[in-house]
Amino acid sequence: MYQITGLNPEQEEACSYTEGPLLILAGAGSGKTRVITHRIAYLIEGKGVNPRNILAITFTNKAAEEMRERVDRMLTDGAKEIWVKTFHSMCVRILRRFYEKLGGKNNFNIYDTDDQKAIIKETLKHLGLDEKQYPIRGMISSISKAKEEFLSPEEYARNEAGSYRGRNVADIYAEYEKRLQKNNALDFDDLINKTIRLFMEHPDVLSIYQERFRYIMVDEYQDTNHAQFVLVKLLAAKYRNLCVVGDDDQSIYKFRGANIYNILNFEDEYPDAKVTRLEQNYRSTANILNAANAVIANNTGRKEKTLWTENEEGEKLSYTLYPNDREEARGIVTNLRMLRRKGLCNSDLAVLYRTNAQSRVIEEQLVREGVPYQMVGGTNFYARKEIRDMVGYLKCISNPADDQSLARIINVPRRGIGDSTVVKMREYADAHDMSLYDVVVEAKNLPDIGRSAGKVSAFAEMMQGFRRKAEENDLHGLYQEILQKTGYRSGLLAENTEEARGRVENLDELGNKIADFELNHEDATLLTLLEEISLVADTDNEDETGDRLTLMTLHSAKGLEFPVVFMVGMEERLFPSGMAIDSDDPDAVEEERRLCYVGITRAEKKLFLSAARQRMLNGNYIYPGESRFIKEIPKYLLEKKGAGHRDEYEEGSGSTIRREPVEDEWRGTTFRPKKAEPEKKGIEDLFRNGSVGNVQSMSRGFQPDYQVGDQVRHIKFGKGVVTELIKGGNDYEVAVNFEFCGEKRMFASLAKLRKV
DNA sequence: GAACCCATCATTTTT
DNA sequence: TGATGGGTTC
Repeated sequence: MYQITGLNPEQEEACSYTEGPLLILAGAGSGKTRVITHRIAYLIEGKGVNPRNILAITFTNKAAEEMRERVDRMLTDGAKEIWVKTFHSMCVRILRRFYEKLGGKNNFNIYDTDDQKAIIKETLKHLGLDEKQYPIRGMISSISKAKEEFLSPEEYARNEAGSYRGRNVADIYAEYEKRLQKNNALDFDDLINKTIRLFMEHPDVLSIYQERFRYIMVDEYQDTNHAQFVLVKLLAAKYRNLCVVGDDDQSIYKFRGANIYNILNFEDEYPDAKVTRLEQNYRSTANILNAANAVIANNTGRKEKTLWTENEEGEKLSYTLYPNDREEARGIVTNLRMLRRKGLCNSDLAVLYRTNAQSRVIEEQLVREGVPYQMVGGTNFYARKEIRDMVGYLKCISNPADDQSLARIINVPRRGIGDSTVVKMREYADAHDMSLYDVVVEAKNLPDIGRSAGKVSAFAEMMQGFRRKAEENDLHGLYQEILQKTGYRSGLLAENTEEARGRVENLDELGNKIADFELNHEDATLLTLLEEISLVADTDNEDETGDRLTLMTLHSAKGLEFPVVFMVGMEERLFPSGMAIDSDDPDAVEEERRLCYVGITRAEKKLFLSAARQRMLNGNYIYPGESRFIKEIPKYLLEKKGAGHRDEYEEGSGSTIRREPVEDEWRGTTFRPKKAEPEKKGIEDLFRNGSVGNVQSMSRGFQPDYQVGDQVRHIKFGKGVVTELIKGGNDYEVAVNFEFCGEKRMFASLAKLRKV
């Protein structure tokens, strides 16, 4: 019989209460992950539950991996049968198997935010709407909200019919949906929603999963949105062994749809729910914890919790007001040096800030002072252009209906298939209810694409070859073949610039990742590879190598802990953010406060808080004044430091904007991150290497076959009349008054006007 | 097609 | 300040 050992009574109860709904309110640093893994072990070894009847849902892949690892270590065998998944990967797995029941094809592609952007952009153009009035990001979030509430475009349109804008947004949503469907693609929200629809419309399928997942656990429950709430509810409806773990005080993702009421109202949804509070903190000193408690106590409508600890009181929190942001950054280095003399490593420390923009000043100082650091949450490897291009090929090969991906790569690297050809083919595809790919394959029979037809056919041949290769299920081989046959890699190498070499490195890195994937996954197929690429944000592997200071936003810090934490920029309108302060939603500032609570509770031994009297923000100097959160920390817990606290600086408080820059003692030596500057070719250079003669076709001169007054046709602008023709060095500048687009001026050699 | 110039705009982020 | 996108110029 499995013995639960080494847990406190509340933790033990959370582990052993296995039947029926259970809400575990797990305060920061209360040993939550430990409880979850012990609970799983207890289910299996204590209660004899079959591992395949257990489902553990997390939010991030990182959390899923960590849990999987810990469960593996704890159990002798059978752990593999447990589903430890993110919401999205779970849904993909289900949909790959059953999506056909909803009339879809199971080789659907998954669209990320960049794909969404591209679709919306085209949609706006298609509907003739202005990007300024219907900003893409806003549209994506409106659509996401609609989906979360299960509103179809038709329902959305009905709800919004009252306003002109609403009707337009509804049109955008409808068109967006149409395009996703045509491309056989699902966005992240769809993954959840379609699974729900599948369950609702096919009770037999739901029943399969209900029977399988008799014990369900959801981590970070405060981060779930409404759709995820419904999904969990469906899955748990039969056996009702649902255990959710979370902390309403750490709900910081409202802006991306998290609904704090899922956790706050859990007991209303499940009246027989047992509630366990984990309030003993094992992470932080008493002083740090008390500061956190004091701050969060200012929020209303929370689940009352008071964290306590048996840990020592520890040092007071240090709070320094610096004259400006650069001094604040220098202060970090000074403190870091002091701490290192005491024996701490760089990797024991983390600097947390509210906005990414704050990192720059800090980085500059760290580079200047030679402090090694790592930034968490950098750009996603898969977001790089060259990687997206390659993934575009893979997506097309896997799902030829994906016009979006095909359009992306059809002329990359350039192979003489211009925009107008693509437009024509897309129009033809739309008119004949075909996919772009089908049209490409049939290109030779297409009227009206003229000289491009050969190029398109050659491209089609190549793609068909890739698809045949894909059938061998040799992913790395396929990838190499794409690199080679498209000439993508060799093209970059030929550029012979630093930047291109970087891209080649990335391409090779992708090759390694694919080879790795094949080695480590028994079910390595093109579909599962693409799934991994779409669902696993590979943010510049926080490599553990080297002793480096960590820099990140407060948001990314959630779930982590460090012996020493610096919270910088404790200034009103920066933290809490101005947007939150100005918001008419009173919860906005409360969410910022939760974020502050999250930040404070990351620290184990020592917390440094700091603010700057003057800060460069968006190119202006601002004088923000001290954050309200500082004022919410009891004085006796704070040790104030720094000249900035003296009253003589008082006149600068408030949020005055001044243009006058401060004296910059380092001006001239200011560090600038190296950027691959494009080589500036001056006239001298041109002469020196004698390339003047090759300056393309222009040197040969260009002779238009039309003159002022002639009717001409432009590939994009349509018909027009030539109003002016001016001879320049080797070319003519031509002005045309177009029927639909008004007057345009352009260079004759490039305009490619045809006389009509 | 690419190098430039100008205007505009600025939380937080995972899947 | 800086990144980005659109338009202009060659």
